[in-house]
Amino acid sequence: MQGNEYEKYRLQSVEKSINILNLFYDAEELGAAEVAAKMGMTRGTAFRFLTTLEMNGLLIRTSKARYRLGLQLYSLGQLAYARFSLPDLSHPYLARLMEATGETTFLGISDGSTKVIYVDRVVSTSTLRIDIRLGTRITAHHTSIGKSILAYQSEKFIQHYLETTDFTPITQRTISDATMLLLELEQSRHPGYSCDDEESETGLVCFGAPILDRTGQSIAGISVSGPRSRMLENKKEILISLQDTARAISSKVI
Amino acid sequence: MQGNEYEKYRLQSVEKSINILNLFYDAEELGAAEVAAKMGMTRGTAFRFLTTLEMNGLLIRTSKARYRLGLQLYSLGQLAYARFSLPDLSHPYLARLMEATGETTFLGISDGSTKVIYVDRVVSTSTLRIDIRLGTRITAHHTSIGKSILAYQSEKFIQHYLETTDFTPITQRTISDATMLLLELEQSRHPGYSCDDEESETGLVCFGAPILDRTGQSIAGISVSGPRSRMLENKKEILISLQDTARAISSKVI
DNA sequence: GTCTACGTTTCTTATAACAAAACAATAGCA
DNA sequence: TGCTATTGTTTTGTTATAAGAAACGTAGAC
Repeated sequence: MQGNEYEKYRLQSVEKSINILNLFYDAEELGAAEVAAKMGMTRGTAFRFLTTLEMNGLLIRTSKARYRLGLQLYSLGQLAYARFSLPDLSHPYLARLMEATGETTFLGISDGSTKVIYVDRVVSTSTLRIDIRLGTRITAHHTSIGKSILAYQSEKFIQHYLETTDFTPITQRTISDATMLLLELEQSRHPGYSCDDEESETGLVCFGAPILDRTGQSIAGISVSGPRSRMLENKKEILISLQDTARAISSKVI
Repeated sequence: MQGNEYEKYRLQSVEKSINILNLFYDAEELGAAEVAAKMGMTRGTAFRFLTTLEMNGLLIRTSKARYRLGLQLYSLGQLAYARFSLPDLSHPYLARLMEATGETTFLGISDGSTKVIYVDRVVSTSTLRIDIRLGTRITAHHTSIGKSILAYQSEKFIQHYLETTDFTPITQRTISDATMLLLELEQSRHPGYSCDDEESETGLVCFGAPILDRTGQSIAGISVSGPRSRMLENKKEILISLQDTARAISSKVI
């Protein structure tokens, strides 16, 4: 069910409420007028959504009729995470990969849309090191994990991705159109790893590899991330460890 | 806005969708028929909710048309948590309190309903120690943190609590009616600490104290939890450290 | 093979949700 | 201090929509 046939099942107000929650990715606090503007609603309507979400703990109201994400979301999120076994399973591998490479290692999964969510990480012990807050969502093609996941998705999914994704570049090297991305995915499949060379942040280089289920579909990806100089210097060894680790985790996936 | 006047603002389908998510506290996986039964809907209606929630990443669909919590919730939850500054602020205090007492220490907040959410913890280094998964929600009056928070809430809130809470006992010593709870709250206010003596789990004793904002309202609570023997043996020292810590955190609250 | 339970789909209509608009409260500024 | 602009809150009528009923498809149990 991708995009089209689903339309007939969508409960619009439920979807709007989720979209309102998602507005908080870009804003710490919002009031009814702002939500109304961003959602294309009247203030009255936005007010009802906010009130309903607040009464159920998904938002909290600060002093002056402004809203923030509520801790009910934290509670549900922790539960979702605890029941998602992949991180448990792969953490020891990530830790070993960090030790082998000396660089920070990540586990990311696709949230089904066009983003990748970072769900586990083992931070490098180097003074100069990379770190990203767990739970962070990043547009897939900006990251090596995202590219590795995309590379092993169905043609249909990739098509959908190309149609719905914003290709605004965020650094000078960011992939900025569909052709470029398709080429890059092709290049990820062939050697079995993907690369983010300063495409998400200047100075940052990541190598990624997919976690595949037994059907060969990608369900997640891992990456090694570090400063450009070190990453390129040790590229060969990092790639070997990375791919070994990805295969080892994949083989454990149910 | 407590309970009554709010009725006129509730968006019913939004609220239903949240209630469906909350069903997953008690079940790891649910299908449309189960959701329909628990929610008093038809299967067709439940199916629409599930589909909508799935398409937005709040649920994921497992092989055979059954659903689990999705990692989109994890992502939002981590964001909610990261922006909630109380844990940052109080973590060093919790750590010191653990060192002083040797027992696991917790920070819990009220989610606005009748539950307490555990948002931070420093685990004891003893062999016999207590641990609870972060994000866990427990009915307030089953816990020392909950009692401490309730004790410093408005009369109206407590009344609402008594009306909406289920007093089914979970151990032999659980508070099992309103009179018992009111007495207990009175006893929490007076010495400034609350106690959970095997009321949530046999063998487990917790002492709790409230974090108060400058108006004297409770916004959270901390607790020290350990095996009954040790907790009673060191009661006096634990209570002093606990109350000092609670006051110190309270004084830092904005 | 039959039965049962569940997922999926269509159709229809009661009603929930929304826009519009008025009122209230607040903040900024003269 | 009082005026104005902005935002939050509330009400109302209309319309879009949510959801029941019911049929169909499918899968597993016996």
